[in-house]
Amino acid sequence: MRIATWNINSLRARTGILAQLVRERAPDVICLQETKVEDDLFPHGLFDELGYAHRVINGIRNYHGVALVSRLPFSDCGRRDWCDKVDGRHVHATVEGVDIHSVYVPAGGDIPDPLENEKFAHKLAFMSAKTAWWAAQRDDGVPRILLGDLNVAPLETDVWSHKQLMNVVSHTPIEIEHLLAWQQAGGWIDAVRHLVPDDRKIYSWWSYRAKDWRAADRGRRLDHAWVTSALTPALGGCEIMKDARDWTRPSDHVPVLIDLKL
DNA sequence: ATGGTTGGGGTCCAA
Repeated sequence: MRIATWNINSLRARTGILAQLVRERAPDVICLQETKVEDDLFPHGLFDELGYAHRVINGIRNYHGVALVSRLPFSDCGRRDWCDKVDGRHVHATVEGVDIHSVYVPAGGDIPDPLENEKFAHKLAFMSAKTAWWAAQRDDGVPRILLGDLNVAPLETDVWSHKQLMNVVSHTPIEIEHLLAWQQAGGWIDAVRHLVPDDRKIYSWWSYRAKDWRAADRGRRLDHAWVTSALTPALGGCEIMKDARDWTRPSDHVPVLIDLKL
């Protein structure tokens, strides 16, 4: 089973390159973040045409929004809200016995101080809530995979410059502490780093604001796939589709793909 | 230190 995760930065603005992902990689399951479309306006027809008949969506007007679409049927699915907000950040479905989650962590604003910046406080609270929720499910033996835009680049090799980004939201010590606490509490294994050595720089996001994103290569690895230990032996491969950053009207994030040998 | 770009919905906010 091939699973893709992609912060698509508006589903309706990217129908062409969504079809391109399907043509080029044919994922069985696609987890999307930043769909920017409320549920009543969700483009169901597009996914019917592409062959993704099974869908669970959690979208709001204007911002955020997540979806999980599949060619294979669900045996269960649902959506969850966090931190007393209805802001479209989590959907899940069980496919081929695997519990799959599409998650969008709050970006956190510009100032990395929870006292000065409410958005940063929300980001930390969101990760703490996830930590507690998954700690309760740790060691239940369920094959589980969590994918999405987690908006944190934890390793030094997940950013173009560790020194220059240490005080920049997405790579601050407090965010990394929260992310790793969440990962450890749930018994999660970073699937991409399980397959790619830690000393190799890998990014999934490049800002729109660079004149030449490829030449500057000031990227960050914000998009992740984590698995529980029951799934580690099934990890067959991964790909970060860097070339997608040059597709027509690209998202600033590229798809991350995981292959599971079930 | 600053400003750079994108999308959505409506002339500003979130990323």
